[in-house]
Amino acid sequence: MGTSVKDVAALAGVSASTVSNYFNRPELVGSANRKRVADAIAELGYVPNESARQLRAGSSKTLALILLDAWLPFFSDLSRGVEDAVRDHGWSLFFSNSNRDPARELSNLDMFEAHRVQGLVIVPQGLIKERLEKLQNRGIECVVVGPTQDSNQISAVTFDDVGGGRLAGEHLLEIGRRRLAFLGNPHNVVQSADRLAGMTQAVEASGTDTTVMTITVKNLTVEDGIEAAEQILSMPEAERPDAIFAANDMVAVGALNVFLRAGISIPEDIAVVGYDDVQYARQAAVPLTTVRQPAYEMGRAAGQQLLEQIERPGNREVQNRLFGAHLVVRDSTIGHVPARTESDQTSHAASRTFEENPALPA
Amino acid sequence: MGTSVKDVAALAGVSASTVSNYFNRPELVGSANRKRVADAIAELGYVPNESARQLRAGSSKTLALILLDAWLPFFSDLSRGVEDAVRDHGWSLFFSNSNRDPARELSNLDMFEAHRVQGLVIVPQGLIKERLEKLQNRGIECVVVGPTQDSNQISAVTFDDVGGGRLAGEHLLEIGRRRLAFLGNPHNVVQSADRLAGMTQAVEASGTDTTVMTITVKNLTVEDGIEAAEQILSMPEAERPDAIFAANDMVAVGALNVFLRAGISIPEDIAVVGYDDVQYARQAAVPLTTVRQPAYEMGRAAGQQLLEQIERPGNREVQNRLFGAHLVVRDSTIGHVPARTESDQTSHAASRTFEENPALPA
DNA sequence: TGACGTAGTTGCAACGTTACATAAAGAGTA
DNA sequence: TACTCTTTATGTAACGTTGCAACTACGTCA
Repeated sequence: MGTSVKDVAALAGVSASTVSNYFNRPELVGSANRKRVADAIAELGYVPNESARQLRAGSSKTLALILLDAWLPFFSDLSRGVEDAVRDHGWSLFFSNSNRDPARELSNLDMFEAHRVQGLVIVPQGLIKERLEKLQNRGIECVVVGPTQDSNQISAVTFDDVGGGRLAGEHLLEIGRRRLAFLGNPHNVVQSADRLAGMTQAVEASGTDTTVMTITVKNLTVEDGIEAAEQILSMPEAERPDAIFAANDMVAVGALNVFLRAGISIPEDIAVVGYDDVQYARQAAVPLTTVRQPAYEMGRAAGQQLLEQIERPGNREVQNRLFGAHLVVRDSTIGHVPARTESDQTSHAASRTFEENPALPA
Repeated sequence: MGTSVKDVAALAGVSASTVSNYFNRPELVGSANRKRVADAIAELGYVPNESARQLRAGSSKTLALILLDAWLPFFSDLSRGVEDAVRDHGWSLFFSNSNRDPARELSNLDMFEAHRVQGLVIVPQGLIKERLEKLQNRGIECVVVGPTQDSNQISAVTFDDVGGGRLAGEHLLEIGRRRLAFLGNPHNVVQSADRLAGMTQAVEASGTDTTVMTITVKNLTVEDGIEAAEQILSMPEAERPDAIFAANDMVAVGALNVFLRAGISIPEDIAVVGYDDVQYARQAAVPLTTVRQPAYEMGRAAGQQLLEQIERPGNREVQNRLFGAHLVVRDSTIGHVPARTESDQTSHAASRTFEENPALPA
């Protein structure tokens, strides 16, 4: 059954300590024994028991990532970022998703605490500030991606959602739209509320006579976008919005497809703006204007922040890394892209880019 | 730092054994002590050290899932199926993805072996038959999803890809198409080869004068579908196919969007058939006819199979569960759905369903 | 020659948990 | 009273690993 260090030692004709040294301080092992141990390991197919090592060492190079909805493209990109950031430094990463279920989120936290991971990145669902602070006090470092949970003890990677909403609003106003609709769940999700607030700010600042209606969707899936679009189509034509701003690209794509099938011209009749700039935005039937949220980079930043915290214990310096919003203009708001601007590309300022022929791969 | 069973025991005024019994054989603990222990646990926020338990017990209720491409919708559905199957029985599940990189696949296997998981479900990339058989001999049960790796030692959950390809081919022939194109990577991936083989069989059986061309795509992403479609558009009009069969829905959706933007009518000019029937197929700009592969159910089946193997050790009965193909007809091949048929719904026969107004949510 | 240094090797204890054997305290019975 | 039986509690050893102190062997140098 379990081949252990002793079996390897016996076969190689050395002591268990030497086998351990072979792994942990190879410079202490003479070349003859080094070879013998290597051969024995290969012959037995020995793989060290991580539990025992962890028990002895008190810790292991293991981190965890808890996502809201692993199957949304945004989170896939995010997780790749985290993974890449920590893999380079030799850490193992365990995934899990809370499936937007607060109970599951807590049980995943328990599981990872039982496994004594050294740190975790979490995209939180519930209000778990206390739980996370307790974890940190027990030596499990945490980094939150998303709203900061009002803790001054936990590092976070956040995005300027108000700025993103404002960019979207300004853009729609600029192309002459005056009946705006927001598709999201601003009552339950802080991010949605911020995006809506940003758009509303833009409207107020414009001094124009512009209305903003809100259509509540549940989960930010394509399905929800379809439902919302049908709700819009069922309105008398005079009351329909001339532009929608969706809380993410999935909702936007769903709505877009319904509009197209109903014979509505995009963007002439209804302009559509999404959020996130996931792959599907660029690849939609009408390429989507959207607020770019750099999921991969945010994941990388979270992973790096986590490693920094782990590697300097005692240093309780809380970082709060803010990513800036950036608008990517495509055909769903400006049918024929008019001109190109060299825009501000720094990630900390709200900015804008035009993409021509965006359906083509780069 | 680490609160242990001893701290709890000290606070509760009992021995460490009693605390252990509290968790593992509560019927042995008297009600007075039971309460005292419970209080102490709550006060200290004690969470048992899984590594130590695992070291002592020799195993833990932990399983692993290794995916090819966690961010493809098909795999998301699959993983939810596995997760649901094992969660009900109290098992923890660790995810990881190999990102279609054979080296990463192997390193993930090492990691899970080091953590002494009791079993794993894997969607394999490389030819890792030997590695998996070795794992089984060391007591880590394996279930493969996908081609059986020609092992008579490892259980598998497979799908009738030849049958799926045949269904697609028959359907396209039936609606009068005679210039078929297959979009996939049949040279590298067994599944793609089988799907193409199935379509070719259908063509040969039909006795019609029908051509089948193959356009090779790399990774089965939307991006690859876009590239392939552009390749088709660059062909002289007379040489273009009048139908395409894509190796998965992502490729089909990418191609579909390019065609639409180029002013090509779907399905009049080019009929499109996808594979998998993921969410996006139904939600595409033109809802997609596709071969349904029940990802969620296949994941569940794999999870259940794994649990069965673990729970009856010694029983080396290898199961090979085959899922049957099923065609879902939507607008991308028949613009106006003509009729409804009550078709064979069993999962083990190739069959067909018509969906009317498929863009609407159920 | 003896003291010292260095490279290589090893025995031992400990990490936190749990299964098992054993003990203690009543409770019931003859 | 002496015994058995039951219920509840505890001491001990072991799981596989590794850091440390201790030890050996072999040079080197005064």
